[in-house]
Amino acid sequence: MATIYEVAALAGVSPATVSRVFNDMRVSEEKTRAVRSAAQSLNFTPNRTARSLRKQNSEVIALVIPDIENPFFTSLARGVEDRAQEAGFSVVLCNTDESTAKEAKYLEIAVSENMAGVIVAPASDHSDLKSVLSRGKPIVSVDRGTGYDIDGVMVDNRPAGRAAATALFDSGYQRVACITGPLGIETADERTRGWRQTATQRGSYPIDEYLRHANHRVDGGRAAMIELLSMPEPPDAVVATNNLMGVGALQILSEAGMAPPSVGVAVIGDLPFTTLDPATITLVHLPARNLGIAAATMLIERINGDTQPPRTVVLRNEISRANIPAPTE
Amino acid sequence: MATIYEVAALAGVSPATVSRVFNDMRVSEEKTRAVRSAAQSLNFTPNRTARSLRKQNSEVIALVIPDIENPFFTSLARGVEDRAQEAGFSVVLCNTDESTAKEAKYLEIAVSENMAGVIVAPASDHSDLKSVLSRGKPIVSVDRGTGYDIDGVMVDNRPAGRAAATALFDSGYQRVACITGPLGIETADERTRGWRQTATQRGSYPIDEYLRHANHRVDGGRAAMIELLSMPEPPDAVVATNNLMGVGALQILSEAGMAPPSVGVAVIGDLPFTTLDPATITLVHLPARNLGIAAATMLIERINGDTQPPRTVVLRNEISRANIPAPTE
DNA sequence: AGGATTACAGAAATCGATTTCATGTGCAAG
DNA sequence: CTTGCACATGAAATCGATTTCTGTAATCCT
Repeated sequence: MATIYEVAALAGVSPATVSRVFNDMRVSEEKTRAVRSAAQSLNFTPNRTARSLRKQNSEVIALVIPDIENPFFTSLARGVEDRAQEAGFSVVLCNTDESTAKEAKYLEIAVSENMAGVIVAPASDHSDLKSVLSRGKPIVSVDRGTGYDIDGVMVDNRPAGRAAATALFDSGYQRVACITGPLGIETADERTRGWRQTATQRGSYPIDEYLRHANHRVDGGRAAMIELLSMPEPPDAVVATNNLMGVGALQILSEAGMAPPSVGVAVIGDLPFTTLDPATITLVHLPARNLGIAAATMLIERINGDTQPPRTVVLRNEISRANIPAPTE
Repeated sequence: MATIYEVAALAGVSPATVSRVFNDMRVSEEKTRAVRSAAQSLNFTPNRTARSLRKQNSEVIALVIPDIENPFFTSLARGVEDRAQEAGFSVVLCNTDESTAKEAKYLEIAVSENMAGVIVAPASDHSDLKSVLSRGKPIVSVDRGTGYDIDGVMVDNRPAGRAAATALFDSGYQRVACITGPLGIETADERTRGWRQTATQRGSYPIDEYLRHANHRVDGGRAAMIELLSMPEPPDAVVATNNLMGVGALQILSEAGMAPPSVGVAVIGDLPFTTLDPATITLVHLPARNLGIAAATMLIERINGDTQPPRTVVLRNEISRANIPAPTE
């Protein structure tokens, strides 16, 4: 592992000059050539740790997400990456598994590794961002809010919940249940609120008995759907507040021979890896990739010195309605 | 951002002593307390960049994968993470988007950031690992081979291809096509070879006309399936050599009203987010998570100083056959 | 009791880059 | 012909930790 000193020695110049060559500062034609060829022959690349220690920053941004196995977050990650690449940054992805402890650890690493900035999809609404904020590191939250006054990129969750429920009622379903995520996760809470608003207006059934909390994964959706089906008066339609729980619910319904439209299903989020007929199911699409792009854009502006007050960007989502009506009873 | 010097000053000791406290070396009870309380009140955490520069390593391992949007790789990533966590390492994930250029860049970063080691699922069979190897950094390849003599964890690809094709012939299908990945990707090539072996034995049709190369993603599977269906004599069954292309093929078949079993489908890989009836489709399960666990285990052994000659571990995969026979013509 | 060992702690060197400061050279302005 | 300034360059300081080296005091052994 060649160092700058060895390159300097071989090229017959001082280390400072080598550094200057690699940082595009003024160095004579002649020495530049000498340095480059020396570096070439020693296979030298600057040690980023040393550089980062001295410059107090790096060209890496951390993306902290709660569930790497969820296509929503991987798609978001792609957005972040694409934008970051353009601007010359690399992205490292940290998976917190919905644990605020792991999250705190990764944030801690991000600052103490002098990363340029952090994009976080918080594990909960009481995530601890102090370690990052107290160092003044640029940070942007995506998807979920934080309780701190920082930049954020969100989707309009409550309207999404309303839209999902409304579509089902419009199709003629009567008892629209809801499978939502754990309490304390803003996106889930807001979408649920949207569902409840609509259900209260349009339904005449004990609404909150048809609400189930699950774990935001496929197995959670399955368990919740099973519970709902075992009710004395089961729902005839269901809203799933995220993609994976939607998959779980659909799996149970398919296995029970009750696939849509015999039971109505609306999912908030996309189902990129299913083979379902889009006409049988209502999807409230979430612009995951754009979320990533927007977050990365804001973060990079901050890294480049933007100091305007924190902003929150809210992205719209788009619904694709099932166009098959509920079976009439 | 408090430094070790400020802590030392506040605690009335030397920086060396502070360092010793934080590295569990012998320090008197009394000074230990002083240091800890000083650190507490200054909100001190050691700067990892400085530490890593001095110690010439870090507790971070890099996981370099070609497609973060593919559930196979995210599942693999989970395996790596779980194992790494246990051993006190953090994992950063780098997405190469199947590009050897991006891959080389991330590998470069990994070494020059003094990471503890690298797990790589190579973007191609001519990936350039020299930057890592020349520094003697521990490295393990997963899923795909590299052409270098290093540790690796693979699945038995050719048998997987054979099993998939065999299952379809056994179900009574006659013309079993194959949708495979780009040339130069070992897993794809080997699985294709397995399919070809079986097809040559059991089929009587111009086999290689029923082979399609696609891009390992859903759209690739779709395009290839469309091509196959437009042949003068379309196949009555198809093997997809990875999960996403399988999804694409299934989507096209569903849209065309030819979903299994009317056309037989075998997929090498898992389909965690589908709602398909497992009885209608043959799956050759790949132990993605175990691949990750095995790779991380080997890497950590190397990091801890294991110097035995490079090993290759081959994991078995398990088939779940469709139990619905082909429609008789 | 005296030499050997051990435990503890500080001073200073070190990791590999960047950056400040100082120096020497050449050229233009006065 | 000076004075002054821009420019290229090297020496040395710096980033924040770890680690070696050294010294002192306490403990152990015969």
